[in-house]
Amino acid sequence: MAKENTPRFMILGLLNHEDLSGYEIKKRIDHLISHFWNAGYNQIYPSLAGLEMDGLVVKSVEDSGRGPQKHVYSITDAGRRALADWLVLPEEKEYTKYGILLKLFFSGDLPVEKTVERIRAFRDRHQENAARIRQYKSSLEPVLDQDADHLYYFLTILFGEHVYHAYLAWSDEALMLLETTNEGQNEGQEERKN
Amino acid sequence: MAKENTPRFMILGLLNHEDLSGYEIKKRIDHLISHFWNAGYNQIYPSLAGLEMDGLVVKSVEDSGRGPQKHVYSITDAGRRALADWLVLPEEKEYTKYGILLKLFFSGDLPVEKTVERIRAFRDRHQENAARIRQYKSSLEPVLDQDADHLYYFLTILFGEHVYHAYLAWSDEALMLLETTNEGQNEGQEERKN
DNA sequence: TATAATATATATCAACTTGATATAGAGGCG
DNA sequence: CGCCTCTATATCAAGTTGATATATATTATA
Repeated sequence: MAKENTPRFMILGLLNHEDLSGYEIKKRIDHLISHFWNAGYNQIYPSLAGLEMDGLVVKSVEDSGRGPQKHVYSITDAGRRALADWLVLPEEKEYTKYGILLKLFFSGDLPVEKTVERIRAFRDRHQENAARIRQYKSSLEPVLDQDADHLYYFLTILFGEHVYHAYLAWSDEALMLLETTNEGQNEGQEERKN
Repeated sequence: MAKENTPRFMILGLLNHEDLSGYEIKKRIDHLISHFWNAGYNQIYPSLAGLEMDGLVVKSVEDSGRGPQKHVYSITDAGRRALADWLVLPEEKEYTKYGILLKLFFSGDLPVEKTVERIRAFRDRHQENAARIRQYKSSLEPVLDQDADHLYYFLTILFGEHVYHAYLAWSDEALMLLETTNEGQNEGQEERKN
């Protein structure tokens, strides 16, 4: 991860499509990209300054009406070349961290109910995510052939759909396994799916 | 993430099972935990020092035969309480970053073949991961009822299985979609699944 | 037998990421 | 008029990543 400068290329990718301010870049990232790669102001503003220094973007100051002056950035030809070079690099990695699995791994001494609760909360959270992504998908599907870019956006949504479904399938399987174990140990308990 | 001190609890969780040195902790993490939460020496050694200062672990020095002296750490009663408190905390989050999706998102102007290549490499990599986890699973399945802890370890493996399968299913669907698009644009090209 | 590679073992580094907060003006609401 | 929200730039401490430094002992290669 070190010295890869991913936020820089994320910004170049967005600016390749339209001119934006740091604040607007943050909003684009939150809405479109944060599901698979996030960035905060602390990365955006220094990255913009660095990109400007290297001549990959240029800044123009606008009066925004509200709040402080708006610094709008545009990509340069050098910026487009840098983006193109980065896009064909083969190496890319996944970084995944699952707090629930970490706790589960050490939960051997805990009452089973605690783990059941935890997995249910996980499932509920991702059921919402799955519903949200279903909406994205169905709103994008009709306009898929209108713009070549739509297909690539669609692929990232499709990825989310598969992954959230995997989370849900795992949750159900795990709950089933735990309930079986639980029944074997204390039979009088009435623990049902809600 | 800030001030959560996850590495500390990871270490307590491992020490709750057996006494270990920093080096051995690293190996346990790499083999058992790194699939869903990683930690390096830079986190392990300072964490151990902090845990010792807080009285959650105690150190005893052993002669290792090879290399420098071995500092073996044992969990204390206070450490066990701290671990138990952490284990019942409800909040846990997922942190996922997918470099492939980030590049895909901006790949609208790229030749389709580049994206196809990228997804194939992704699929190949995770086909290996899926195979590896299948081995873990089949070696653990027969001894599931020998130890209560085995079930929890099994659940983390099951999670990996679901997620890798989702990656593979997405890869295949994405490749199909891209090949359909590609054929529509330049028909003479013979690009087949390998 | 020299030497190179590997394994044990502790420790630290620069660069990057996270989550939160500081600062400040404009518009809406009661 | 005060409070909240939105726009907008900017910075912070704490945590994480990936690599490397240091030192010793065993095993493989020449």
